Amino acid sequence: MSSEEPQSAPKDRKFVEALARGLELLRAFSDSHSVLGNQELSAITGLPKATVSRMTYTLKQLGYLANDPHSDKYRLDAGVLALGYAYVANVQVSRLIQPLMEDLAKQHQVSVGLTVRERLSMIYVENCRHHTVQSLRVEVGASIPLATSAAGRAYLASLAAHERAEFINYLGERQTQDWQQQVDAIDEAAICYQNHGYCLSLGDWNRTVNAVAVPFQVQGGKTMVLSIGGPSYLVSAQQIEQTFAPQLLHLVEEINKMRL
Amino acid sequence: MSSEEPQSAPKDRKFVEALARGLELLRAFSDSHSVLGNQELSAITGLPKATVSRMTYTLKQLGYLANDPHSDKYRLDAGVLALGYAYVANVQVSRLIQPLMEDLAKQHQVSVGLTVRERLSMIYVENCRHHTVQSLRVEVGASIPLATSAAGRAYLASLAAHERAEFINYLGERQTQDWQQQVDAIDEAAICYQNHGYCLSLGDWNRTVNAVAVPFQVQGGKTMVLSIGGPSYLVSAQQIEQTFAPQLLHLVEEINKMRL
DNA sequence: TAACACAGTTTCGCTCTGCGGAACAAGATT
DNA sequence: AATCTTGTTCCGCAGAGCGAAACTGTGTTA
Repeated sequence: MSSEEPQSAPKDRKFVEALARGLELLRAFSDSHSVLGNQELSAITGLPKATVSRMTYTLKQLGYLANDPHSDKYRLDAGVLALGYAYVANVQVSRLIQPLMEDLAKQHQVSVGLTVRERLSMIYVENCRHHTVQSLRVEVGASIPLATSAAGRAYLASLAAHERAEFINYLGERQTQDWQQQVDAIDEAAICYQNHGYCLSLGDWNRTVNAVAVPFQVQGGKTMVLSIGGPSYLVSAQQIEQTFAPQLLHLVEEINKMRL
Repeated sequence: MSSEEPQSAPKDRKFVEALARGLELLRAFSDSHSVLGNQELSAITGLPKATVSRMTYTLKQLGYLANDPHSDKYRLDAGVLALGYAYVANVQVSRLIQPLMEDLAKQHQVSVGLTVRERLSMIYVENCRHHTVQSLRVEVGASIPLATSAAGRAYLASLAAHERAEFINYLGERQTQDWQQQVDAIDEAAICYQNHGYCLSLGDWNRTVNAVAVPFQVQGGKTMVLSIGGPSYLVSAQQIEQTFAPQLLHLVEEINKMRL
């Protein structure tokens, strides 16, 4: 797994620990943790409060953190946007297939998403949705879980069995309720992928969302995932398999022809 | 200016230099510099190549950089997206006014943008545009210049005169052709803002784009800017002032009523 | 084929940076 | 007034991060 921690002994002299710590501190913020104080940041990151104080001071100076006007805590600042944009602006496949994704989203009341793996999640690089689809308001940058989402299962299914086992092992360390059921679903998805070329998530990630996903590779071996999802009251499981799965497979075929 | 460099003498012991250096290295990447090697990164950041090598090694380990499959260089990885998303997801005013922005964009063939200052640019936090407007394909995270864009001029106009002078000074250090003309335009925009409450950019940022912008403050004193722009062959200067400026002022009035 | 150029990595001695426990400060609470 | 909580600063220390130099690998040139 490419984002693995450096070796713990001996110390990796090429690894810049202070940089890693500062970035981890930024990652403590999320859509559900918008405002954090030094105590909270210390608890989340495990860093001593003096270290946290120096990190927050530095990040504030650089425009990545700002003081929250309502409290003595911090929130992210706009500097982080510049980083994300430079990434999105250069995802070639995204730019090329977005019109096709838009078309699919407009024809049906669905969302069409393009994701890549980031740590133990799938992160949205592009998302096109029908204007009526509001329950799936996920935006570029949002993450969904590897184990329960169609996209995550598709990613895992694309791996060699031993690599998939390694991920399942990591994910299992963060054991949630019904973990074994999730493992079973991941295994089923891998079989479905082998037989049909796609993976499903029917009310697993979000109780009211059905989705199908197909992984594909761009040049250099990077795996991306295309998915279609919609609210289950509009998009039945049967429709997912009979209408959207073939369209997704066709779209991936088009992408593969582009030789990206 | 909140993103100013720390004092050069004596050294600021609270400032974490290694973190700052690593983040600056990430900022070397942009929509026009998608792939960079160590030599290029060394040139852009001014860091010795051994330092660059350690930074790129660390950022790669953490999922913020990846090797480009076509060369021995680097490109940004998806980890940077997670940072930007956590910011966008928590901009309260953005969420509240996006429907109003969408309405405005749909009624006319324009883009309606929400920006904040980030370093010496205005960065898009939200952008809604009519589906026909393709010449202004700027996305969340994209930056536009302070001196020539309506949004930048609106930001500068909202400052006290001495603060504006400080920015002009900084900008002037990066002297471009016709800098004095740009300063004159900034001054004119400040006067326009004083008299009318809005600023203009008519073919200044982009030769074929006319725009109007209005600054406003959210709680805590943060200045944001709303703007409307469109291709000059569709949106005349007269229309900008007679149709869109009043609508923008009205929209800002609505925002001010929300007390954000 | 050997020499050279270039880009990237690694070494290594050094310095000063980043560290974290402790002390301090400020505000809130009891 | 005493105590608690959160955040900042101090300060002595150790080793992290530094950058010049050496090394490595690849491509180019004579």
